[in-house]
Amino acid sequence: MERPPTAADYQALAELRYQIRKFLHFSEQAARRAGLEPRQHQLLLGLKGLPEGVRPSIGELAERLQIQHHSAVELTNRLAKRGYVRRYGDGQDRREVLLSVTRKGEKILRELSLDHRAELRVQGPALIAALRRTVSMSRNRRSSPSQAGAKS
Amino acid sequence: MERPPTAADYQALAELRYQIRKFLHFSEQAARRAGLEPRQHQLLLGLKGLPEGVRPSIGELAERLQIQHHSAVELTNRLAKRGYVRRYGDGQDRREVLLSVTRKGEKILRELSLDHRAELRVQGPALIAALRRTVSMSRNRRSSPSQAGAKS
DNA sequence: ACATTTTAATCGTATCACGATATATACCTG
DNA sequence: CAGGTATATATCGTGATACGATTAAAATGT
Repeated sequence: MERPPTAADYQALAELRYQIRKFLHFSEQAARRAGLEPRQHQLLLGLKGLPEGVRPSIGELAERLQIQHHSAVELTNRLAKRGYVRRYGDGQDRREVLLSVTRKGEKILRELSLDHRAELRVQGPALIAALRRTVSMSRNRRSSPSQAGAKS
Repeated sequence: MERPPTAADYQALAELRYQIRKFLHFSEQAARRAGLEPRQHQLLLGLKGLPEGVRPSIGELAERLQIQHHSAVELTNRLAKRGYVRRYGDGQDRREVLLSVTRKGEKILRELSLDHRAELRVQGPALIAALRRTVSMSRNRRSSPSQAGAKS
């Protein structure tokens, strides 16, 4: 049916973005303080946090970061040059390039993950609350409580 | 106490970023399809969704977007040049520049907000779930279930 | 009246993402 | 097995964005 958004809808959406930005801004600052650019931290975490059994290829990381594969290549170049990850092939498919986190990468990622764990303990609840408001905003907001509406 | 993160911790953090990226990627695509750059959409939404009684100044928007004020100036320049927002002063404090959304801005923001509302209905629950896992990961994970621990 | 603070704007630079394109390997089809 | 197609990675050029450093103008405090 698609009613136009109310003022409260805009506020809920804006508040969600505000909460997300606060978390991401914390993350960006933490990464830079540690000596990593934000997206490089993201790739490192994506690599280390890959589900069991998933091959750590460039393409897989691109999907996890929701970027084009060539953007993942560029991030990998910067990370490899600075010694946080290593490229290797596993001999099966020689097109495929797999990535591993170096000792140096492990160390910096561990620090950052501890920071994030602590931050999420504080910020997480507000984020969840803002999200919930947008989700319930989406739902049941038909004008009439009668049986009518709900035409998809 | 600060135990090192477990594999499950890394996975939870990575999964959260994946869910956030999926939402943001959707948002970026939707904005570009509509003809706006992602951050320009963010500023527009932040402006329209400002809480009651908050003055829509450049500085306020910068805070809401968690960027430096001069970055907000630049975004505003681009948005104003393309006719989505207007600058105005209110005569009280002549340093302050206030912003308003033009008709054109309203229209595009309305479309985008409908898209986002629909997307959040679908994606919201997974995001909440991922967040919850990171928040509870942060909490109670001491090794001994005895009375000891909990020293802070 | 002068120093300080606040708000916005400008300039130069770096990261990052993208589209277009290239290259190498794998696969498929006849 | 030759040739075409698909897949995985890499390269190049460009544009948006963010930042730090600096400037400008108005407000505030002493």
